Amino acid sequence: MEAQETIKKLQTKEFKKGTILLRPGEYSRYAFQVLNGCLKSYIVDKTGKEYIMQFAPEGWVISDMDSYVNKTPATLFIEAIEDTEVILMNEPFPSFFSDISSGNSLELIHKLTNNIIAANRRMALLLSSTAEERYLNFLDTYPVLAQRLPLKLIASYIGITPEYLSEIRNKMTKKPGPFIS
Amino acid sequence: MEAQETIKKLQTKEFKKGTILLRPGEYSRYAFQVLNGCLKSYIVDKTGKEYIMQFAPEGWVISDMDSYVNKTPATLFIEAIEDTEVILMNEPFPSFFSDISSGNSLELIHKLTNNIIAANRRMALLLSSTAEERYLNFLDTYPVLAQRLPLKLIASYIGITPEYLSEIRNKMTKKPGPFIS
DNA sequence: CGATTTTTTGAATCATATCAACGTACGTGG
DNA sequence: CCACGTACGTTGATATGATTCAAAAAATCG
Repeated sequence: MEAQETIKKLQTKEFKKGTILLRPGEYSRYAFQVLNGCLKSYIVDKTGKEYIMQFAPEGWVISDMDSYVNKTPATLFIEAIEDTEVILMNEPFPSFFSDISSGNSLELIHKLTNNIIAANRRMALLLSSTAEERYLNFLDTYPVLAQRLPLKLIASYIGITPEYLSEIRNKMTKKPGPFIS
Repeated sequence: MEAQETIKKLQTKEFKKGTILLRPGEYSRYAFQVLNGCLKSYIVDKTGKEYIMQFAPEGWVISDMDSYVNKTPATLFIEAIEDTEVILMNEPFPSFFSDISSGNSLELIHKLTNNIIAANRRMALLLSSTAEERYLNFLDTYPVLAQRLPLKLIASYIGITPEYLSEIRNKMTKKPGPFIS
């Protein structure tokens, strides 16, 4: 690496499907920017059930933000659900997102704001909607992921069991929605 | 108002308990910083049920962020649950939070980051916990609000009916937790 | 004090989970 | 290319957490 250079060295890495990149209790050294493939972050409750917090397909960034930013022990798992290539981002937050000194912190602020808005939408959905509504919303919001991910993972993301999602889906094919050619 | 002055004029206002400060469909011109009293933001589903998104007692800021930042129609109600005095903040986001040019955008970034972390905690709780666990978490996280707010509002915040929260509370007094003198 | 709002209680019901069993698809190694 | 093992999806029976509705009791407020 050249001295005096301000060019960031982008460290990339490949993970096989099923690889766990972060576990609860560890100190999260990286945020992961996905180049191709897909990661998920999730928590596991005392009974062993998984709840997916986020999917990160190509272009997305995923991390245990609390652990990463505040240097606290992680509470999330992060795991590859496909063979996945990532950029490891390990500069102190928020420098890797934007160069604060150069005034494009505005861009970061914009991203963070959008993240908050999205989180609030999901919270509202979890608070006020039935399983079926959450599933329909998922299809609507992430049509590509809906194609690509196994039902099981979608169920975990919307907070229901795979069995019940299977039932919902079954019901939907019988009593179909508006037909889109 | 003096020309050339950079001093922000703080516009304050008082609202009686029960006053609605923002309704869905309106364009949110303000974020509200609470000086004393308490506000809530909430959504109402098609059946008329309320789900509280946020409480804002003294010191907190509350808004329909999406509407306020992006100039879209609001989806939230904001309402005074006590007589409440607020600062009306109506400068373009994010200027009122911090003066970007003067380098304390870092402070704003910090606040936004904390907000995201908190939102993620609540999402995890909604996804993975029972009503009782969410109630205990609320007692733990907002002990002061737990004293101050009617049960009904707490129920709405944790996403259950008041009847069921009453039942939970009742059960808890019979089978008490660890005794704190 | 009366009027309104909040909390409690109980019974019936509903949405969703659990468990177990079976069917299907899929990927890998022979 | 087949066969097998493993993961995934479906189905049905039963259980449970939480809602609904109605009504009474308790608290709060003008």
